[in-house]
Amino acid sequence: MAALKIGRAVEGLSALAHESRLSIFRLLVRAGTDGVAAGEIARKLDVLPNTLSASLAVLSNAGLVTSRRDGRSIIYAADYDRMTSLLTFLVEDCCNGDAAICAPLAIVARRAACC
Amino acid sequence: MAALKIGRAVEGLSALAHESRLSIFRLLVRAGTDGVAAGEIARKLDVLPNTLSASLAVLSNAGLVTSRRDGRSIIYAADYDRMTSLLTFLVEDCCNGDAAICAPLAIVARRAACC
DNA sequence: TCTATATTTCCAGAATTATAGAAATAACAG
DNA sequence: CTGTTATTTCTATAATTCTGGAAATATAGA
Repeated sequence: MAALKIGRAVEGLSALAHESRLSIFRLLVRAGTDGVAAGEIARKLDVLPNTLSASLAVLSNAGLVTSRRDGRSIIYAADYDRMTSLLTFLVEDCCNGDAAICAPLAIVARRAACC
Repeated sequence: MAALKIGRAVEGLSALAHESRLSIFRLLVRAGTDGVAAGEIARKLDVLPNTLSASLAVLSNAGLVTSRRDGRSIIYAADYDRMTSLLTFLVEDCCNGDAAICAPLAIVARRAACC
């Protein structure tokens, strides 16, 4: 898990700071490494194909999703490594040594470790 | 830690999706619950007072920071609870049961639990 | 009250981002 | 080659956000 530069972190946050793109990303996070075809995302979230394509391009440029072609479809998947880097960037060196503050953050990991 | 609605999550991500605001937030995350006076933030990050004020207003409206007056100064502090909610929102129901993917997310908590 | 410090509010021009229609490209099946 | 499905690219308008100067507000001290 590579450390992010601030510009790259901003890019990631910007990509997620949009209701439709955030929904897409969360759908992919839930879907796992197998990913989901663009068309299926469009159907599930009810977005126009060109709009979806633009959204996926933003997420992809930010490094948050990967894609591969499978026949006529293009399969998108969340990049968990990048997601972890982004979250880590936000909490890095958190709270200056006060355990009582940081402890609740463990909940994030516990929730994430759904499995 | 209350669960976030997507609109509120987008608001938080938008607030952080800006280099100067992200630097301010991370400064406050490191500083702990005591917080930092606006003037000191301006000095440390070298931003104009009016620009800083606008940035702090955005972070505050997004619920990511709190403020209190102390004499002539206004002290800002990170809202760790909200930060945790936002991180949780991103990883919720992650990866559909595949432990190998989610495990690295524990790093986030470990890094956060700096103390 | 007068002055200095700390911070915010107001404002307008500049820059960036979002949206959707239409056309283009890619892959497959007959 | 033709037609169909899947997705992207192009393009222009609309909407939002950023920036910094100037003025306003709040607090404290003499």
